[in-house]
Amino acid sequence: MNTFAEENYLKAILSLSIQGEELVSTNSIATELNTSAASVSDMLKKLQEKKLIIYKKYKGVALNKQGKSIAVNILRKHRLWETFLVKKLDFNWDEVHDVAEQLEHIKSEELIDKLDSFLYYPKFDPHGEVIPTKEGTIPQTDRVLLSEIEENTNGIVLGVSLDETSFLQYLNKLKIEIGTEIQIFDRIDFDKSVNISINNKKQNISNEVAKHLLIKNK
Amino acid sequence: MNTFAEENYLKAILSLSIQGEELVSTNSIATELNTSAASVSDMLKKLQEKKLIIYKKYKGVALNKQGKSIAVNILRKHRLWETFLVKKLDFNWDEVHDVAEQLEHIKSEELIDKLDSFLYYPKFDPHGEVIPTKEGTIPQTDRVLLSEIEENTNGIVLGVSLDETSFLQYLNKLKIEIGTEIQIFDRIDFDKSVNISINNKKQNISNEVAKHLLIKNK
DNA sequence: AAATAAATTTAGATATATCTAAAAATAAAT
DNA sequence: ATTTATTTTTAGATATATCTAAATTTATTT
Repeated sequence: MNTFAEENYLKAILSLSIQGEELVSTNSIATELNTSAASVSDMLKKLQEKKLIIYKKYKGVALNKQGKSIAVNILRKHRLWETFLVKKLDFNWDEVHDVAEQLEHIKSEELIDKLDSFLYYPKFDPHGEVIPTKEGTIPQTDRVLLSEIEENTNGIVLGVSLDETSFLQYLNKLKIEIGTEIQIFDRIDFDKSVNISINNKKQNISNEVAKHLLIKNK
Repeated sequence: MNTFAEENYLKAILSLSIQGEELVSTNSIATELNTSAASVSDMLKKLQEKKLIIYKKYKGVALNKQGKSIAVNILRKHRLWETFLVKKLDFNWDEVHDVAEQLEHIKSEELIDKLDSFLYYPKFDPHGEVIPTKEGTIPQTDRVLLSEIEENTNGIVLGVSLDETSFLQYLNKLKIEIGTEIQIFDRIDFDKSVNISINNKKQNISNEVAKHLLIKNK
């Protein structure tokens, strides 16, 4: 059985891997978890002893099979709990992250099975993110980040890849939610911001925001 | 904010107080929490520094106002979660304790408010135990323990005061559940066991079991 | 290629929560 | 009222998870 701290490290490594780092650096984990690089080094040593990661000093870290399985399972629990909080308890999608961060560490496979069933086996969480299966796979979807989308196309917002209150509240302000149709015009070279329109209203979206918007090309 | 361990100590002290110890002893806490008396002494010192208990060395401990408020709130959360697990997720009443022990430590007042509403503000948990109010009071009910009930009377099982799998499974075997009507005949002096009948079937109930059965006198 | 900068690890501390063994205080028995 | 037994506390260790500061390794510049 793993501690909360260990689980959070595994989850952070998974998250950074998905975001593109094949070899995850100590510093990026420290940033992700709001802790010091020294603490990360300490923990990586421990996770290696527990045979959950592949870690080469000064080089970086990756999850091994068992570590990935644990991390994906926590992600599954996190997203199922978020779904529960929004669908059943009437939380807003921008309020659920912190509570789900706690709930994801509850240990009971039966609990998650029953929760999954209670929610009618949802495939996506309230942010549009795919929910990993019980078997530990993350179903792939054909989404593109707004920051990387082709210019002069249309699309639908399928989800967000960041679960931070300030970000989600900003989206509310922009009137961007899951299912919103958008037209993409062009990308500015200088700051990589994107010009789009929502309901015929033109807007400029910063790269920082565009990086976390998942779009389905129409 | 308190740690899980601190919360568990406060809960244990509350539980033992309710069971009748006005001054709770170090040893009884150790037994309740399956730990050593030394650990309990250590923790009591800490809880006193945090001003959550009234502790006199070698004499015993009691909750002060703030400590009681925290402990009652954990009890409320525990019982609400158990209700959720049984009513919504189809757990059996003898399966929910361990998961609720984890869930009770989740920190979010809003979560509990919404859970309470989602469950239609239940007054009793699946074991028949009263759920403390949001304001921190434990509503009193006119129940008597089977171990202390008057002889030659009738009663209804209102609940149990112990949430242990082996105990609840034994009750299932005895066909005792909440709402079961029983006739009480007499109590044996020697072992304090009680002779009762359920559906006209005579049975002898040990004091150990009778101590945890809450009965409403008819 | 040497010097500088950045990233990472180690060393040494601190805080929490636990333990065993020994000491001290209280309760029970003779 | 002593002695004995029980309960409780303290002392000293261990394990987890964190930190700051110093040392080391790797990357980047000049």
